[in-house]
Amino acid sequence: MTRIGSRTTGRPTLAEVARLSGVSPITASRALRGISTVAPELVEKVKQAATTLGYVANPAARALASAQSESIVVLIPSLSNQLFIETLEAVHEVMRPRGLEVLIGNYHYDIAEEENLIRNYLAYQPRGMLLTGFDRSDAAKQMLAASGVPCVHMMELGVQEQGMSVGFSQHQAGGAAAQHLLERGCQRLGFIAAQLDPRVMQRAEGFRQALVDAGRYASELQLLSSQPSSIGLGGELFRQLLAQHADVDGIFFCNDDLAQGAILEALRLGVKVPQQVAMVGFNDLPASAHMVPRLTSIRTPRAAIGRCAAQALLGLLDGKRGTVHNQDLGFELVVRESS
Amino acid sequence: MTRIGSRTTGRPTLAEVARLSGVSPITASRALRGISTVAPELVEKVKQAATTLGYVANPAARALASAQSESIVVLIPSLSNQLFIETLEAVHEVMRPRGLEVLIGNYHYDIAEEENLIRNYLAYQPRGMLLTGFDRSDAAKQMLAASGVPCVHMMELGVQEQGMSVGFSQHQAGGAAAQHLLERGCQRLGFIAAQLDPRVMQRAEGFRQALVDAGRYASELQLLSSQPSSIGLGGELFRQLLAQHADVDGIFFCNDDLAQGAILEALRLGVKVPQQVAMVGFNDLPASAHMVPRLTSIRTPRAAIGRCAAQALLGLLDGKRGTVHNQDLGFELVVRESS
DNA sequence: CTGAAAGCGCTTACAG
DNA sequence: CTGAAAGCGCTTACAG
Repeated sequence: MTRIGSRTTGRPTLAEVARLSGVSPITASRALRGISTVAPELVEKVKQAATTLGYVANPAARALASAQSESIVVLIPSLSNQLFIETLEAVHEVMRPRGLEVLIGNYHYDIAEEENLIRNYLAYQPRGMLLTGFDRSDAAKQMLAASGVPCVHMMELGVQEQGMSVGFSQHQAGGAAAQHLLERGCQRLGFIAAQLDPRVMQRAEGFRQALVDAGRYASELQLLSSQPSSIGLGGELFRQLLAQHADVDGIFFCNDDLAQGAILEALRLGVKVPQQVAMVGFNDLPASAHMVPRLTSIRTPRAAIGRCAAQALLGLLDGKRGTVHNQDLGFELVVRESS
Repeated sequence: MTRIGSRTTGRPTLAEVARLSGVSPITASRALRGISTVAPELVEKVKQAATTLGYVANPAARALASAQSESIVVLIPSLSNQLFIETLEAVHEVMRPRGLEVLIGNYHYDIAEEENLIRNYLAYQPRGMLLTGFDRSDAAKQMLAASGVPCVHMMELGVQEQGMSVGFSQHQAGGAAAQHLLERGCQRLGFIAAQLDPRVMQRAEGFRQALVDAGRYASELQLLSSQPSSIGLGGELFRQLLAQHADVDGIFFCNDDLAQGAILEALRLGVKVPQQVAMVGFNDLPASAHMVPRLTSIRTPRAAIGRCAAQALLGLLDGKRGTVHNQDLGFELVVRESS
């Protein structure tokens, strides 16, 4: 059973399928790949032989011969944010039916790690790549460009020269949160953020700008932590902001887990939400609708982003260049009880 | 830039590295793979040439020549349960430094989908496989056995004939939850479960048996739903159980998200936890410690399971057969405020 | 519409 | 300790 030292896999090969169906290996190959130049009756024969033998093509041989694998690579900064899981699942749903393997690379919000992943995955000769945002090392960008592998960027919206992208305006989303809290009559508006990745900072800037425009920006109410975002941290930061600025009456959180932690901490502290402090989260994660009070949040189209980015990439592979270069999928303010 | 129709990748090859360092390709190959028969000075030369050229080995060629890839496959039933994410991350941490690529297959709790994944991934000639539990189709088991690919099972504990496993006793964990609630003086003990995968059912059975032994088993208080587990469903099922059996005074939830939903729903309903109903969750997910009241839960060693299973698999690959065949990593009852 | 030849970029198996 | 030859299982490029 252990094939140590063996050169063969023991699995049926194309040659065997060809022999069984009485055609040449090349015809068998074409038949199995659905290349239309093969006579229908031969296709039938070959397919049947393949089934009989339990033939599954060797991806390594295929990749070596064609200088292309049947895989696409998705690079995401984190697996612990439910957000990206939903994006990944959507990508899978588009790619799997097309017979494309999805290789997942998690770079833990580390630019250097992303660069390494790109170097390694490029060796696999993927058909295409799905990247998160635009913020990466120059070396990474050069490798990608030199490889000629088609890329689509997810989550943020870029400009033409940055390549294709599918996402929404993080900046506008931050502005929408501010607008909503202002309309609710909040005077002293705070912002609590963690992780501080590029998209968080874009939301922060959108929030800030809207407050500046309204003459309500207060820098002392902006609480930024570079730690990973979590429920526990959200509670801590909320307590901290409240201790230092008891007059804060509205807070935008850069991610729902922070807001969930804050809302639970408020419950413990006896702080009334939204009467004393209104709260708005971001992403509308599954738990948010069930908080006490139910959390107002900005719903982001992460599944749609995964789906559309995958389809855009397939479009590139099929040679249909650039239908829409920067696809804006928008966002939605979901008003619940916390604001 | 577009290499459509080209046979080559445009990337540097082993032959070029060999030429630059003045050795044969085979020596270059050995030097780069760290095979000790190569003279140290040659190794140095070759490595330098590789760096100069930016050489990265072509995995497809390597896999084809050696009939083995540098990858291992991990099959998990779900990505939306945080549990498996932590296991995956731990597997990565062990495999990446060894240069092994981790292919992730999510079969969405679907036995047929798992069988397909196994068929497809076996074609990649993985070095080994990490599987979740023991419950799979006969065809899948046969393919695995026929392939000779080393496997380690995660999460559950098996018996010798089932192969290696790393996990804990799901049955005992269910029993421990029951024991704890009994010690707290609960009389009418309920069980709320969803998803109903094999491990959930083992916990259910452990819980049931402990209650039977204590003379406190009440079948009408067992609420099982085959829907996916979620916070929302937890709230619903809790309300339902309470409406039908107002005297329930202790509940074990098969997963923390259900318990979190119930604890939030209790807050809304004005049901005192633990005074009126004590609650115990399972897995101790990150949010649980922050609930109001803080949730008692059974902490499961999912990261350790990933790490140890990965190490056990590496042990198999290195030929160190079966140190421990069934590794029990235990679990821990974390008592907080909800019980 | 079909096929014989060559080759993708490595490693194995065998010599020396 | 090093290397020439062969081959892994496919597909490309070229004929016919």
